[in-house]
Amino acid sequence: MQGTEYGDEELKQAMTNELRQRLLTADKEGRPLRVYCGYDPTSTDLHLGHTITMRKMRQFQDLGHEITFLIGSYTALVGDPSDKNKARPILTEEQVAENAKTYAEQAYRVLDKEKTKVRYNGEWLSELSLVDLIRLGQNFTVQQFLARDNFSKRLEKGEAIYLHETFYALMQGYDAVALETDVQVGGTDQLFNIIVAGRKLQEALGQKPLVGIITAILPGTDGVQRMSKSTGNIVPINTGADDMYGKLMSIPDAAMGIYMRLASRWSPQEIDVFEKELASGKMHPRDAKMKMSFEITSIFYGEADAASGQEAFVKTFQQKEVPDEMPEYKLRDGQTVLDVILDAKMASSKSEGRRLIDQKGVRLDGVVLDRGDILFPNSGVLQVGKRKFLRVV
RNA sequence: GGGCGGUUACCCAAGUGGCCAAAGGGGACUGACUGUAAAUCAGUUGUCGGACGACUUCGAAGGUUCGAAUCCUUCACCGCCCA
Repeated sequence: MQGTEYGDEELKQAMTNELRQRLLTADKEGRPLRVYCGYDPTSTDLHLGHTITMRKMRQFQDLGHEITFLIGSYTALVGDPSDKNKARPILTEEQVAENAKTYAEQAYRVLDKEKTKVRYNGEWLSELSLVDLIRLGQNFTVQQFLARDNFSKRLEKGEAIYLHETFYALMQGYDAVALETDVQVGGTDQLFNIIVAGRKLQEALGQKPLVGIITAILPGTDGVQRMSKSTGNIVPINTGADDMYGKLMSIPDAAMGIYMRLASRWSPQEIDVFEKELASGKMHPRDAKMKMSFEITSIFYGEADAASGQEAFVKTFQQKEVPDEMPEYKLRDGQTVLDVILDAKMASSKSEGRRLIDQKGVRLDGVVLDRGDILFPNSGVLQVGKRKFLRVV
């Protein structure tokens, strides 16, 4: 129950007890627990926030339980109202299929490929008839939905709540039924979908209601808002060790605690030690963050790559050296500084490039360039801002 | 179906005829400093030109006006209240 967050002590107790019970009965029946967590393929990349629940599943997996990585191919068509205070744009089937492709592969950075089942909820959701759906709906009242935080808030603010959004909970609840779920893992934003919808439908259809494992939500690199692609504060999984390490170093100091708790493999005791040493001034916040970044990066890339990511970071940002590796660019005749910056996509428009030059953000071999309209002076390392490097030859 | 209100840049949001490329906040970016890409401080944040400047933008299309984000018409979408 580490890293869980129910927001309600009684619920947590109930779930803890039920999990214990369920383990016993499964053991008697001589079968593993069926555990799943669903991910809607709304973009192509998984990020660190997704991995919180994946690592929780990995724990079950390591204990010999049966894990299903459920891709919400069908639910993604609806758009979950849970994690937004407004309705999501609806994706087309093509977009969903495209995104789903990359999901499972990325998930194996955390989950054991050999032991993980991958399912798509379109398998069963597409089979439901209208009557089936209506029958599912008979288990719920409108009041139950209106009591939900995110609906009631939108209602108060006078924002739209679409009818189809209420189907989302039903669909997810039906996933739990279709998978005969013992345990479902999800973030606090899924509390309703898991604890209310899933359990209720299972009971209505003659199954034992699942045990919900509810994890806290990881904030993004801004340290405050939930990590999500649309907020632009994500640490992607498929990004490379250098970048992951660097992105982790950019989180505010204040967010270190929750990152350690949710995304590292450290025990609560170890984290306590960190926090005490930080509070007493015994440990430097930078050093703590470096350890944290190394730890999290190595979960995905292994220690060797994490170490080289750390090295690159120290060189570039602490010692302000140029990194060893950077993209190369072949200079063509007649190109101005601005042309190169634009062509190498180091700025998105000429105006932006000019701005960067005005702000003394463009250097060639360490020397600040103050004009963009001149011919590119000589080959060398072009640096735009702090992080973008280009070897111009 | 009827009445009223809304739609502004990446997001939130101000602006109700010229001083509006459009306040403010968030985010992002740059610089300084530092203990890190943290914190803090300063700046930048439509496009194009070296700059004084030009051009496109305020849901869409038309119109009034010397001049429109602001007024009028039509259309689209949304919310609220009533049925």
